[in-house]
Formats: sequence, structure tokens, C-alpha cells
Amino acid sequence: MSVHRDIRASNQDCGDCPIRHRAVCARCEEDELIQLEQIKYYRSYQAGQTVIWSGDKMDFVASVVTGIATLTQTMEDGRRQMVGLLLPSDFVGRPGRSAAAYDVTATTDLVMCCFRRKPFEELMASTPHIAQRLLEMTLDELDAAREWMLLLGRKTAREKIASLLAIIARRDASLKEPRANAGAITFDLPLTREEMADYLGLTLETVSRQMSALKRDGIITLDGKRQVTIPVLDALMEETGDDSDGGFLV
Amino acid sequence: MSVHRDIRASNQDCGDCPIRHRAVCARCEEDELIQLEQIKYYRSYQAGQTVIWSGDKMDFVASVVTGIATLTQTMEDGRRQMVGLLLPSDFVGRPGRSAAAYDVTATTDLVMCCFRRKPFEELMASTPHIAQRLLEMTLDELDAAREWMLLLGRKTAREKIASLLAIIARRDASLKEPRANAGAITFDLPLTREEMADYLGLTLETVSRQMSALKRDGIITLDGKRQVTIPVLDALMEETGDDSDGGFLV
DNA sequence: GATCTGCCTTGATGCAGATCAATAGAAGAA
DNA sequence: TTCTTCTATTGATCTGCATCAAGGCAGATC
Repeated sequence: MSVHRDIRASNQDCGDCPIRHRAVCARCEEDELIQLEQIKYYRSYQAGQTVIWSGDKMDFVASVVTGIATLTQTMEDGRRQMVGLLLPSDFVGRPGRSAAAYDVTATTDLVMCCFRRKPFEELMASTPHIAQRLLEMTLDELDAAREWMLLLGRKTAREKIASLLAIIARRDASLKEPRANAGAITFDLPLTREEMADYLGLTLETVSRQMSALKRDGIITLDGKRQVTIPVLDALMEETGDDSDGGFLV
Repeated sequence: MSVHRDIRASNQDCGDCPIRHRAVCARCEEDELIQLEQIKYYRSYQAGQTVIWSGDKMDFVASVVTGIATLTQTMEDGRRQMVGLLLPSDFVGRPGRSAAAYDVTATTDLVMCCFRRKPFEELMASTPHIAQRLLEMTLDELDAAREWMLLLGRKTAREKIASLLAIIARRDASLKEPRANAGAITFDLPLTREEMADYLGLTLETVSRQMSALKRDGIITLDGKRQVTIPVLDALMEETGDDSDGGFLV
């Protein structure tokens, strides 16, 4: 029984491996996998815990296995802006840099798969496709960041909220049942109103008001404070301000 | 006489080569250089010309040789947000994607060094350090995008303008005279008021008003509409809202 | 010269979202 | 139970920037 098969079986979707997972698994080569296995270890954090503060020494790179983490920047006077949302399989840390550039916080309970930085860098230098895979992932992050720049710079509060809900809804829908776009989508918000505000460049009061407004208008349904139902996804999409047929980049 | 030396001599700073330039030139290997030389060609654009529209087929990747280009996103109703500023040596295009994700526009007269996409991707697959170099560049872009997210989401109009001027001033200062931080810095704005507004998530009127305000307060001096002088860089930095000692990431 | 056009400035006014403030529910602790 | 704490909602008011509008200036064209 090969080590490779072993590992594939134990980590479905290779969720803890930043280099080969999902569609890329086919590229796996046994000996590289063993090397990655040798330098990896897991860390767990509780919801609300800070993984690392901006500027602190960061002697590892990591990928999210389960849970959600956030990247935020803080100004001297306390103004905060979230600049990234890390979902399972997303990568944190930068090869070649030993200090964290952002505050990394566990929003939910979080498990990360860490690689000590030095050996990871050495492995990357000797293993071409690690850099190639990281490049792909980084380009995706860059696209997401730029989409968020449009949101932050030009969208109204209502459009911002709708966009965030749409992103979470679509992600949840694709995870749960790839072919169920017809019916209503229900999910738990993984963010507090304040975290949503930090992500959207708003205040928590405005977030709350716009959530209420979307509820009043029948775009969403709230069950408690966190559980959201989208009766008709297209109706929500109408509110985001995005092109109706956007996102066909090949 | 090696081809390598030839090319280094003719393109100072390797400004037209996205993979090895500046400090990375040391990595150059002659045969790869020849291969890159074989698939590259130049394109020129006049100020104001559109290089490519979002969604259009883009059969090349490229790097800026001289001039400035911008990446912008436009919403259906015409709201525009600039999401990237491409300076000499910056890279455009995405390996593995054949459609442009943004409008690319020449802000000044522009020369780009282009590589047909297919051969470039093949070269990248067979030449590890191309992906590694592109990864570094993309990570830098991602950091810049995230810094801009903080600006768009949380900074005031005055802070936004000051931040933009500071970025341009520091870049110009470092290009012209690396060790002349003491005196005043003078440069020509490469952007119109409207382009500044698109970059900063403001209207052109607000940009104009804030420029006037900074002039009134002695932070900047205007000579004509475009030539800007920063008498005391630290005074401008004070207005950006950034940490006074920011940016020491190693 | 006159006129046009692109770019910029400045003023008057309006409004979206921030700010300040009060209240409420839910979960946990004493 | 009651108190505390955390999170969320909602109202009243304020303000920074957008919007609408009217020139101004410099370079191009005739």
C-alpha cells in the first residue's frame, strides 16, 4: 500500500495540503508527498482566538483545514479593515517573509495544517509544481481582492451586504449540493455584525439596518440572528450590483 | 560574446523581462533567456488608448517596459473602480486564462513586452524559476491590493489623496535619487483628477477639493494642474493615516 | 484673433452612512 | 432567580462626500 494512497484516504479532498488538492491531486508524486508529510503539523484555535498579530514573527506557512480565519489590518486610531477571508484549503503566510503582514484571527474554531517555513521554502525551491500551484492560488486571491476593491470603493451599503451574503450562499450551496440551485438556500453566518462591517467597510449599525431592510423586502429570511435563508438566489443577486452574467473567465 | 550579456546590455534593468529583472537578474541562464527572446514582441500604445477590454480574448501575457497602465472594473451603471496601477516591470495577464479580467488602459504612452500565451505557459512549465518569480511578483501585488482595501474601506478623502501622492512621490524619489530624502520632491502626476478618483473610490470633484485643501495647508505645492511638489515628505505622510513606521516586513 | 474641447476648480445643496444613544434578547455566572 | 456580558436592533442626529451646476484655463483648430 503506497503512502500516497494512505494519505489520500485519510485526508479527503487533501484539504490540508496547500499544493495539491481538489483537481490538482492528479499531479501528486509519492516522494514529494512524503517530504511534505514530514514537515507538517497541525494547530487548533478556538473561535475568537488570534492566530498571529501583524508584525509578529511567523516561522510557518499554513493552510486552513477546517473553520474560518480572517486577515485584518488596523490603523493607529483603531479603524479596522478585513482584507481576507480564509476558508478551508486557503493558504496563509508568504514564502520568503518571516513577519506576519496582517492580524490573523480564528472566526470559528479552526484547524490549520502548518509547515515550518524553512523546510517548506527548501522544498519549494526543489519542487517546481509547488510554486506553480501557489501561483495559481495567489492569482485567485488577487482576483478576489480586486473584486473586493470594487465593492469597497463603489458599492452601496445594501449592495455590499447582498454581495457578502451571495458569496457565502454560493459557497455553501456548492459545498452541500452542487446541483440544487432551484430551492432556497439556508446557512449560518460565520461572522458577527461587527466582522461583517469590518469586511465591508461599514459600521455594525449600518450592517444591521441593511440586514433588516433585506429581510423587510423579502430578499432574505432571518431565523435568530445568524441563520439566514435565501428564498430566491437570483433576487439576492439582483441586489449585488454585479453583472447578471459575470464571471466566465477561461 | 554571449547572448545573455548582449541582452543585459541592451535592456538595462531587464525592464522588459517579467521573470528576471532587478535583483533577480543573477538567476538568468542563457538558454532560457534565448527562449524568452524568441517568443517576445513589443507593443506600443498612446496615452488614453485601451489595451484590452474586460472579457476580451487575451492571447498574450506582458510586462510594462515604459509608461503606466491601469486595470479598472466597471459596473453596469458605469461606476468605475481602478484595481491596479501597472508601472514599468509590472506584469499583466494570467497564465492559464485566455480572457482579460479587467479593462487595461494606457494612462501615458506605453510600451509593453508581450509573450504569446501558449509558448509562455510551456516555457513556464519547463522552467521552474519563472513560476517562482511570478509568484513573488503576484504576492507583492496581493499585498498592494490589500493595502488599497484598507484605503478604500476606511480612509477619509484627505487620507486617500495623501496616500496616493505619497506612493507616487516615494516611487519617483527612489527612481531618481535613492539617497535624497531630505529635500523637496517634485513630480508630474501621471493621472487625471478623474483617474485619481477612480483609483481612490471618490468623485473627481472631491479629489480636486482635497488637492486644493492640501495646497492651502502647505502640505503640497501645485505648479499648473499636474506638477506637484512635496516640500516635506513627513508632513504628507502624517496625512495618510498610516503607521509612522510601517512596512518593515522581512 | 475666435471658438472649441478637455480638464480642472469652486459653490450650493442633498443624502447615505456615521455617530451617539437607548434598548432588548440570549447565554452564562453567581 | 438576578446580574452580567455579548451581540444585535432601532432611533435621532450629524457630517463627509456625492451630486448638480457654473465657470475658468490652456492647448488645439480654424
